Amino acid sequence: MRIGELAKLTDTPTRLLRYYEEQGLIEPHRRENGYRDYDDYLVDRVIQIRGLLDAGLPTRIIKQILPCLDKPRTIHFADATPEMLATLERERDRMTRRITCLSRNRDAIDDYLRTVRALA
Amino acid sequence: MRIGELAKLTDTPTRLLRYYEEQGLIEPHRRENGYRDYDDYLVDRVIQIRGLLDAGLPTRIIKQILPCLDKPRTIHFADATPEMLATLERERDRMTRRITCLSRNRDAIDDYLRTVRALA
DNA sequence: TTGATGCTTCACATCAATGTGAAGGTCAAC
DNA sequence: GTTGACCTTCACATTGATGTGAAGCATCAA
Repeated sequence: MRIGELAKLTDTPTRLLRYYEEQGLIEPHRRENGYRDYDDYLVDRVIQIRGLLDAGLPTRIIKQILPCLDKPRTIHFADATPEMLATLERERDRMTRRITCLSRNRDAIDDYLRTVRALA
Repeated sequence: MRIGELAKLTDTPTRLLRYYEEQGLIEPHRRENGYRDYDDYLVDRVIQIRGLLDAGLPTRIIKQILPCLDKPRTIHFADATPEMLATLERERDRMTRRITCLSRNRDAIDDYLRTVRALA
């Protein structure tokens, strides 16, 4: 599909789709006229990217973790340098801390809402 | 305590502590000489703020949710306008989505690390 | 064939969160 | 009484994720 359709399906400005490409997060093919051509699987990938960005991860880190989230893992063993593994471990732990922080605060907001609603 | 001590305890540059104040997230008292004076409870609060920032929440939103996370809730019922409640609900749901996204990807990274390690 | 729409690249603008440094006031200790 | 550590405000710079617009080519429908 072309960039416009992907933009609609993922609710993402074309500007950002080009930006993600520039950051090395996605690699669309090119048609003869230069137009970008996106595979279907990129719909999910873009949604995933935006979720991670929204959760505070920078594109630099997202780029590193994306390859190991693909289904056929074997291809990516070449990337499994010790430094890469250390980075992944660090990011995994950081994500865990984020989850903990978000959960705690989310629950507190939820409690507050419940309390207020109970008095209404 | 003064800003330097708070900076040490929270591992946060003084520049940022002043920035959080400017954004209305914390309100230290002032001494006669103009120095900022922070209550002890602000240590936890700053850590909490930084956790939320790291998880992708902007200061604008953090400012809105902080009041309802305090223990003595009753004080803040005045803030409980319908718009405020709607905002809180929206943010709570957004946080839930973030948690889901982070968990899924964290688990995928973890699986990857396990797989790689199992072959070592 | 013309006009609308969509694509391309390039480039400047914005916003939030930070970094950094200047110029100066406070205060404790030596 | 001066040095050094800490504080103040002001202000400009940077970075990452975006918004926005210009100038030009491609595609397609009327």
